Amino acid sequence: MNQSSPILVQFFQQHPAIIAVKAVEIASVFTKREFPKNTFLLTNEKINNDYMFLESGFMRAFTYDVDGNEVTTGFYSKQQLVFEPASFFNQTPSKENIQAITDCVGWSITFEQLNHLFHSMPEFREFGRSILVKGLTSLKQRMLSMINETAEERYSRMMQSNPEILQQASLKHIASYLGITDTSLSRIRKEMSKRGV
Amino acid sequence: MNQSSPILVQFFQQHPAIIAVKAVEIASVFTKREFPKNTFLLTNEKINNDYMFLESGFMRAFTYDVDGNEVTTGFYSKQQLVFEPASFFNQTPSKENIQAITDCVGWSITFEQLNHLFHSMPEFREFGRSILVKGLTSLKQRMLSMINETAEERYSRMMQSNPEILQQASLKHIASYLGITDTSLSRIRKEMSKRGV
DNA sequence: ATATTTTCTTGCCATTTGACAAGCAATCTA
DNA sequence: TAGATTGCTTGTCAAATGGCAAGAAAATAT
Repeated sequence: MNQSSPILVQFFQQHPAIIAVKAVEIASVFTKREFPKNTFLLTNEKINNDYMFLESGFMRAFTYDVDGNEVTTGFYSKQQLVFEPASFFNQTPSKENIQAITDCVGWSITFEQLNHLFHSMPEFREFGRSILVKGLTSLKQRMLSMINETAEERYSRMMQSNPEILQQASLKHIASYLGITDTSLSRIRKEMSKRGV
Repeated sequence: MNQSSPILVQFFQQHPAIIAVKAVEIASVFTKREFPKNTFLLTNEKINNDYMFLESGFMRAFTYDVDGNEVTTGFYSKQQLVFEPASFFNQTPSKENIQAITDCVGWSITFEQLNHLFHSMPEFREFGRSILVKGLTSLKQRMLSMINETAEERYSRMMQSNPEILQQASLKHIASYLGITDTSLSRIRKEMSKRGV
C-alpha cells in the first residue's frame, strides 16, 4: 500500500456514504503527483487519464476559440477534483488543456483504477456520481449567471464566492471565464473601485 | 413484467455496453407515462422522481430569474432522457420546471428503481454515467457558444442542429434559452431573412 | 540591473443587445 | 362570432460590451 495523504482521506470521508475505513482504502490507491508552475496536467488532443485530487496549488482549464484565442473554462483550487469528464470517461482526445498556475501537489488515479474502485465499492460509485452531478449543477448555475446577469454582476459574484481566483489568475484568464474581454474587465474593475467596492 | 416499448429497448441497446437481452430487462422496469400538452413532469420545489425517456412529443425545462421571468434551461425532443440531475440524484427540491409543450408519451422509473438497476447491472451503471457526461459536455459546449458567439450565431447554430425546436417552441422560450430577449431574437430573425437565410 | 516580454489600463468609436411602448397577428375561450 | 389573451414585430433610445491602438506597470529573463 502506498503512502497516502490524510487530506485525501478526509476528502472522501466528507461524503455521507463513505466511512473512515473505506476512505483510507480508497485514498491508498491514489499516487502523488507534482506539477511545477506553468506545467500541464492535460493538453489538447491527449486523452485525460488522471482523476486528480488537488491537495495544494491552483490550476485552470482552457480551450481555444475559432480565432485561436484562449478561453478559460474553469479554475481549480485545492481540495477539488481536477479532470475533464468527457475525455476521461469516454477515453477520447481532450479539447481542453489543464495547467498549473502555481506549483501544485495532487493525488491521482487512472481510468482503470477508478473503474475498479467503482466496481468494488458501491459507496465510491455514489461518490463518483455526486461529483458529476455537482459539476453539472455548478455549470448550470454559471449558465444562468451568463444569461441573467451583467458582466459586473458576474465579476462581483466571483469576488464573493471565489476570491482566491482573483489572487491567482490573470485578468485575461478571468475575463474569458466571465465571457468578456480583458479590456472590459479592466473597466469594470475601475468602475467598481471608483464607487468604492 | 410490464408491457414495454420497443423504442425504449432500442434506446438502451444503442449503448455499446448493453446487449439485447439486457436492454429488454432494463426496459421492462419502466412505466408508461402520458403528459397532455402544457402539463408538468416536474414543478418548482418538488423532488424530481422520474428518470424519463421521452418516446414522443416535446418538452422544455425552465426556471425563474430574480425578476420572476421564465428562463428556458433546456429543450427535449423524443428519444431523449428527461430529468433534472440535481433534484433527482440528490433527492432535493427542484429549482426547475419541466413542461410538455406538445402531448407527450414517455417511460419512467423512480430513483429507487434506478439505483436498483445500477446496483445489479454494471453495464447500466456505465450507461447512466454516460448520460451525465453527455449532459455535462453539451452544457459546456453551450457555455462556449455563449462566450464566443453572437446571439445570431447561436441562433443559426440552433437552426442547423435542432431545427425541431424552432417548430415547437415559442420565440420567447427560444430567446431566453439563447440568453437574449424576445425582441432581439425577432430582430435577428428579420435581419437573417432580409439577407436571405 | 537592464532589457524584454507580458499584463493591465485607457481613449475613441462601433456594434450588439436591452428597455419600454405601441401595434398587429394569431390563438383561445365563452 | 366577439372578446380576450398571448405571441410576434417594430420604433426610439440607452446601456453594455467589443475592437483597436497606445502607453504604463509589472513580471521575467539575461
